Amino acid sequence: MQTAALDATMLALSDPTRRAILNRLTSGEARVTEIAAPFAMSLNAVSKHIQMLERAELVRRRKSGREHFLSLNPKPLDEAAEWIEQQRTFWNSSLDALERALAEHKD
Amino acid sequence: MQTAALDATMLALSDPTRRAILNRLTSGEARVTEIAAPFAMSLNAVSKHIQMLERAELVRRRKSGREHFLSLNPKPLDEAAEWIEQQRTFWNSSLDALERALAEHKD
DNA sequence: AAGATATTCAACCTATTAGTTGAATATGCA
DNA sequence: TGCATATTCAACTAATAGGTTGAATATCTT
Repeated sequence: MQTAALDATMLALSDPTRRAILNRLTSGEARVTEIAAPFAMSLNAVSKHIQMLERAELVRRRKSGREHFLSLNPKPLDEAAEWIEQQRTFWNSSLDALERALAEHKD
Repeated sequence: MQTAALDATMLALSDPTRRAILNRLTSGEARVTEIAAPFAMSLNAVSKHIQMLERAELVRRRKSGREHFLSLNPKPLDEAAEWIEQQRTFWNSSLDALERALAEHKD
């Protein structure tokens, strides 16, 4: 994954409103107004959050008349997961000497 | 994971300099100056990036005299991975009708 | 004590986020 | 046509990010 794409994905995921929007979309596509309803902020604020999610390509937009339907795009999330899993592999394999000794002692 | 902790973790991971620092630390703990060396920015800028990583508790600091040794703390990364994996599970199980039909057709 | 090294703190600048309100645009409906 | 609905655009504010430079603090070395 290009670093800029990962930057945008991680940044999009760093806000609880945006994570809640993604979670909402797991139960299927939804319109902007529907997505905004549960939040204690203006429709415009939610609209901007959606735009950040689009910038990260975590959500896709389909227009039908005046309604815009949003849905999830799993690819950037897959790539974020990949980066994190790669790191976790390294992190686990580079414990310090004491930790390694303890781990070996278990065997 | 508390939302604020996840916020801080994802935000910390949204910057390429900070991801590079984490990557550097997979080969063992390092001092601030050592970490800063490869980057085309001031030591102070790197010091601030390290502070953001500490705020997310992705790195820990151990002081020995005037030197500060940084090391990785895997916990927040584990929790970020957990959130993402949970989402991925839902995302995969909530494909739209067409996609489900296609998936079933494969069986 | 004095000087070098390791690091942070403080102040500043610019760009971006996250929210607001008000206006514009496009579509649907009577 | 005229009005309501769905959504974005534009302008504004306040807070934060990401960088700079210069000064402060703490420690090591001679």
